[in-house]
Amino acid sequence: MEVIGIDRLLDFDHFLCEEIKAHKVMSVEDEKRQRIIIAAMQEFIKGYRNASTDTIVKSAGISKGLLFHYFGTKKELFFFLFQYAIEIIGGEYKAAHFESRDFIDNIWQLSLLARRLINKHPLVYGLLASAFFSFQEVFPGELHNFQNPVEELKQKLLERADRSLIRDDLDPEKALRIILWTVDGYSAELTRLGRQVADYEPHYDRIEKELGDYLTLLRNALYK
Amino acid sequence: MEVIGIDRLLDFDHFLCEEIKAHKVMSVEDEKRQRIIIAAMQEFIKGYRNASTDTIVKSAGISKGLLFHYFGTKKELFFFLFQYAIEIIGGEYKAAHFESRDFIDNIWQLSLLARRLINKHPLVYGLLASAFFSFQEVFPGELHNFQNPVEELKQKLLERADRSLIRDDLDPEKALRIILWTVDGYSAELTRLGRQVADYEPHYDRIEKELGDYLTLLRNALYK
Amino acid sequence: MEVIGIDRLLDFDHFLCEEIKAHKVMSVEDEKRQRIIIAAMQEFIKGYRNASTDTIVKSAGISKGLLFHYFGTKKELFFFLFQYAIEIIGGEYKAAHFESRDFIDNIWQLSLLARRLINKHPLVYGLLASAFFSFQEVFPGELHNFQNPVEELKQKLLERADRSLIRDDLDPEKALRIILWTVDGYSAELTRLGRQVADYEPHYDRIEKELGDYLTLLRNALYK
Amino acid sequence: MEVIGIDRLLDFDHFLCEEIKAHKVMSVEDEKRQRIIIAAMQEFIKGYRNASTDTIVKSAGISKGLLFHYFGTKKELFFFLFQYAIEIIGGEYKAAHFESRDFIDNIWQLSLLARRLINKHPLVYGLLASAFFSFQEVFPGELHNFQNPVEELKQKLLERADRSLIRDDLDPEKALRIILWTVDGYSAELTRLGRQVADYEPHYDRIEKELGDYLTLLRNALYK
DNA sequence: GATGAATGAGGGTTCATTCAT
DNA sequence: AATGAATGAACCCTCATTCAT
Repeated sequence: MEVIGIDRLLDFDHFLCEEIKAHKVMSVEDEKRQRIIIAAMQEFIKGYRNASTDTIVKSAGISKGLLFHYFGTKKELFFFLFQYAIEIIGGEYKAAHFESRDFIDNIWQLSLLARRLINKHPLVYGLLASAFFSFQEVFPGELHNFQNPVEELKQKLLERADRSLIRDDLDPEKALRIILWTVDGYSAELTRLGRQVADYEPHYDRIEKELGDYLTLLRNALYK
Repeated sequence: MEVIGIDRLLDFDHFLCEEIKAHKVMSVEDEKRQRIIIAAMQEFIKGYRNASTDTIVKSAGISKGLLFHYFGTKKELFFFLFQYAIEIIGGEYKAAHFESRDFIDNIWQLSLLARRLINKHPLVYGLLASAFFSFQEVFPGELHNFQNPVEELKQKLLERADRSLIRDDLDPEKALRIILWTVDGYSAELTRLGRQVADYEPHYDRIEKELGDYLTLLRNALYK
Repeated sequence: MEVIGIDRLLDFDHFLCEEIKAHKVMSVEDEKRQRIIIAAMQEFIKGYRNASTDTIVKSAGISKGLLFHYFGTKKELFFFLFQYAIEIIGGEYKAAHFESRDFIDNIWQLSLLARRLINKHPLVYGLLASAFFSFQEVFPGELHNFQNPVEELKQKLLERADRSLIRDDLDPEKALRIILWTVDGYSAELTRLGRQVADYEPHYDRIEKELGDYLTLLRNALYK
Repeated sequence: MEVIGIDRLLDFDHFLCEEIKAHKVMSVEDEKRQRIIIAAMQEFIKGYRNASTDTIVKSAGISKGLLFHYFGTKKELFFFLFQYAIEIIGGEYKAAHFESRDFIDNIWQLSLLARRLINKHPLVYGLLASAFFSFQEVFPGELHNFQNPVEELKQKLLERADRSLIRDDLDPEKALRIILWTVDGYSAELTRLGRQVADYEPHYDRIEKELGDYLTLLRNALYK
């Protein structure tokens, strides 16, 4: 799987919904549009308040006026990027098939996929994570318009999970949640680590193996 | 256990380290110092960027100049408050004794304690939580100067945990982590809920029972 | 008398002076030229500063570039419209014949005519009125380039008025001025009213009668 | 009567209502406050939209921040100045006594007074006139909060006028209106003149005499 | 210590005008 | 002729920080 860093963003336009596709900026010539979106995402990763439209236009190499010609307001730009990120990442997740009904299997596949997507779309994925925080801080009450695709998928997997696999003496709902939280906790740990260790790519194999071990443990402990 | 809302903050000065105690503002007359700290904490709970020094001075009833006389910059004020909160809350945690070496017992006690401390020091605890987020956003890379007392204690409990209680066929390190993440995941869920349900105090009992159930499940699944 | 609202503007091109006729925009195909002029007038009625060239081009269905291709600057566009309105309205006034030399008769006829022209050319007349204000505000000192056709006609009627109709004990120049100012004052009152009462068309008859009463009073008081 | 040009504004603070007196800016040291108010008035005479806060602060010799420290928004500044002008000019008018019930006498006195006040407070009077126009354009619907002191006084004089002085064969209401409009028309003419002839002070005597002649004529024509 | 008036760089936004196509 | 993307100076406003008193 390729890494989509700061270029080739537009190879994923097919994931976008009509609303985003119809946006003024989407009719801009590819290279420039990409420059704008990337510059804006990079800036907004700092958080909404920390992001400066001045920096964005400088980094995108366009004029102040043009940015506002496309987006009207800073807020609209942010919302656009957020929706855009949701759809790119959501599209990737939707493209994946989770045939099994074994929750541990699925959650393991999901983890592998998540890690691949973080590598494939570091910028977009980064914005997605950061934007949910910004939203809470700056636009509380407007978050409901946006659906976190990862959480959505987790929820779906949870619902579809085969409860009969769980030991009879354990509450299956709780057992499943524990599996989920274990993965979440492990990921959070990685994120914390990732912030300090700039490049933890070399550790990937070990990390993946370790998560596998956690899931194996849970399977031994919670499954029949 | 008493509730320490917006007064009586100074009853906990004995928790403070020398560095904080030596701070310029600590020599201010008690009542005024408390007003300043409380006002500042209330404001910073909104997040660093959303906090206005103007609001702080108005709400503390002091002049703009005085605030900067004591703290030099907004950042220094924020760092002071953060350290202050860490030491108050850290002091409380340190005052508690965790005699057992059963990790589940300890983590349960820790949860009970956490909930009591949130009630006792709503302001200080609130700032603590919010400040870790602000830090990440506004001063990335300076967080290492601050030790989250809750995490510290968890770490200690983890280290001291009696591994022999864990089923022999399970990796005890991983099992303990799973217990930890389950509690974390449960708490995060509550926080998410708490943001929506303004006042979830009436649900405390149910919540506590539910967490207990999770831990019981884990005991059944992971312990000998 | 027909109402010339937002179409048929060009039926009055014969009123236009050579300068206007020679203007770049006048060689544009009729229908489009009309769209441009009407859109621009509608917008400038709001006042020069409140008028947006963006709105004009959207409402005229032309491109931004084309507008500036024809008019160079917003100011030139405004001047063009102003002159255009002066000539249309001025043409109408000039087409009227004031045979009498009785000033009161003439001023009464003038009032009737004014009201008919306001109905016939609501847009052009509206712009004319609004533009004189805008000028004062935005281009003070350039107003002398434009002659208000109504004032011009009043002046002419004033000059031609038969002084011998005025009572011998009164200064005829002053008496005539008083007649003029009475009509002006009455009209101003109506305008003030008109701003509040959105549609005072139903009151026309009463209004006309009342003005007649004022003029009768003046005739009784000032004439032999 | 002295001329209050661009200094000595504050000699008239006693005319101000409590609301204005309580305004933040009124506690500024006299000389600076005057500089601010004068600079702002001079700028706003151009009209609200044409006025730039940048120009005001430069001309007042203060920083951008300070202006907004006092007034919050451009609009609030404008409203303040408007109210201020109304109260200064209104105060002057209220200080005058109109004992007679002869409308012509009163309106003559009023004209003399108006002319003196225009000379005494050229800036404040100028703003007052200009502000009523700006209001209509920019804040339609908020004008009702402000009472034009001149119109108010005219209305009062009109109401109190002794109708029995008017010729029995004339409608006294209309006759009085004609007197009013004559003065208004004459003043408007002067204003138009004044705009062109920068300094029409040398003509004052002639002007005053001429208005007197108009009123004498009206007395001859309309009174018993 | 204590005040709060004063600063000014930076923020987001608007809009007449230009210019490559 | 015709387009509309692109410009950038100017706009109003904010706010942490300073400093004379």
